[in-house]
Amino acid sequence: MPLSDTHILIVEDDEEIARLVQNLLTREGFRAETAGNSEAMHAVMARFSPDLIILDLMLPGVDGLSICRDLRKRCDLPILMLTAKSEDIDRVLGLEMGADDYLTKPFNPRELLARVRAILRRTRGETKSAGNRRHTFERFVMDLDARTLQGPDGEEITLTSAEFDLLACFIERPRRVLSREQLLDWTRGREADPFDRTIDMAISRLRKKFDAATPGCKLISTIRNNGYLFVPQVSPVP
Amino acid sequence: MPLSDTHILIVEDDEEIARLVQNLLTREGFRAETAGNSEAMHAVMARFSPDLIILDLMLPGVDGLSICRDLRKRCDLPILMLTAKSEDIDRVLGLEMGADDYLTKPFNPRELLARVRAILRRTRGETKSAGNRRHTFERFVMDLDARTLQGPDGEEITLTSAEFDLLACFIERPRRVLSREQLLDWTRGREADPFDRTIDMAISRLRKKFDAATPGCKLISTIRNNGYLFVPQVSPVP
DNA sequence: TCCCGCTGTTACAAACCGTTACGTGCCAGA
DNA sequence: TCTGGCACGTAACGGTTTGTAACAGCGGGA
Repeated sequence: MPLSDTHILIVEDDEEIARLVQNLLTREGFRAETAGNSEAMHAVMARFSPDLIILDLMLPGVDGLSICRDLRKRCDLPILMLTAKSEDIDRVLGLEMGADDYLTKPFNPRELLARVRAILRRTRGETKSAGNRRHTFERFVMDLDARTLQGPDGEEITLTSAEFDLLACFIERPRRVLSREQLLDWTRGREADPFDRTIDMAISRLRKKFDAATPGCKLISTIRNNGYLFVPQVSPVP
Repeated sequence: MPLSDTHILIVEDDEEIARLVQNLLTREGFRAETAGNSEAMHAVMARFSPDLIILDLMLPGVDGLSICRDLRKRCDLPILMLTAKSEDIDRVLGLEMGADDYLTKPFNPRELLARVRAILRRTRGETKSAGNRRHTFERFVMDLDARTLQGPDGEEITLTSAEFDLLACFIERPRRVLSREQLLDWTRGREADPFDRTIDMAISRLRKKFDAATPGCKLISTIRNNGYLFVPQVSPVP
């Protein structure tokens, strides 16, 4: 992929810094755009589809950490965090929010470039995966396009759309602990109230159907205080 | 791969720093050795086969940059460079000698650990991808991704998530004394109050389940005033 | 309009796990 | 040797989290 096709999105409220970084990257042959806050970021992402996001920790409104966690949940775009003070690194590290790298301001422009290149070098090749939309686990077959699920004996298992969406979340991210907030966001696109039991109910209903198909087989396990985990190994079906 | 099987070689002529980094890494469960110069490094590498090298830029004799270029040519061991002054970063970057990351002294211990983990995560990721970290001890099989434990007779042992997390700490660092503080930090991510008995209870409950599976077999021993030790040998399962 | 299946809410039961309390064993100092 | 204190094991208790039955509202199709 030519450099000029590499899109970098800079999320930074200080216009001067944003401009500086944009120029720097542009001069080096990248395509760079800027956004001053979370909303602008989402707007730009919709049309720009960045390959890398450079994200300031301190932002007005939704702060960088939340954005980072959020992005990390919903896609695996590489993220380079910027922090104003080196003490903040502790916060960033402590929270394990999943940035690929970080840099403290003021930074050396060469260093920024080097880190950007390093991240891109690493992540190239990982994010290719053509969309095979059929998957199998424990002798089940799930077709994400046809939205069907086949049981181990080839029988059709009818899932309601809420159930299907939930299962799809797991299938696309097997063997990862997914929080209720993530699942609610991905399946309904909304925030969780403090006492929201929506996901719990959906899980319960899904489990019941699985148990009817393969009694005693625990496919979804509960991770207390954290969420749920889809246990089986999932592999694509050609 | 258990943490304790991750070998890290520290190439650093300042013995104090070398020792400090070695302790830091060892405390976290890595195996670390040190070498003061290029020759020592090659000698250690022959028997230690490191998974990561932490390399000081300024060394007596053959300097770090040459070593780095040299290593990079002949193998692709990940390298974390240490530099004494931040101006040296320019040299490191300018020469594009291919370190995976770098850090300036004096560094924050947490930052060093974070960078080490990040590098390992990246370089593992290439070989891992199967999402299949399984270990065996005393005819038990523990699957860290599926979060399951199989007893010696192949029976499923259901662990609560607190129990599982605790056992996972031991599995990743077998045959090492782990303090209550470490265990609490790793499993709950919090500090211990002076009279915190949380870990003791978790250990007690875990022991009870082990004893139900293999009566009389002491897998976790108490090290008075220090913590707990997981006795069995742990080996990875293909 | 009615019917019916889907989905969120509520309520209660069960599981989990941190805290407290008490018993036991070990060690140091008398 | 005896004794007091400390570390540890664990039973019991209760707050919190999770599972799920029951119900209600909603919306689509007949």
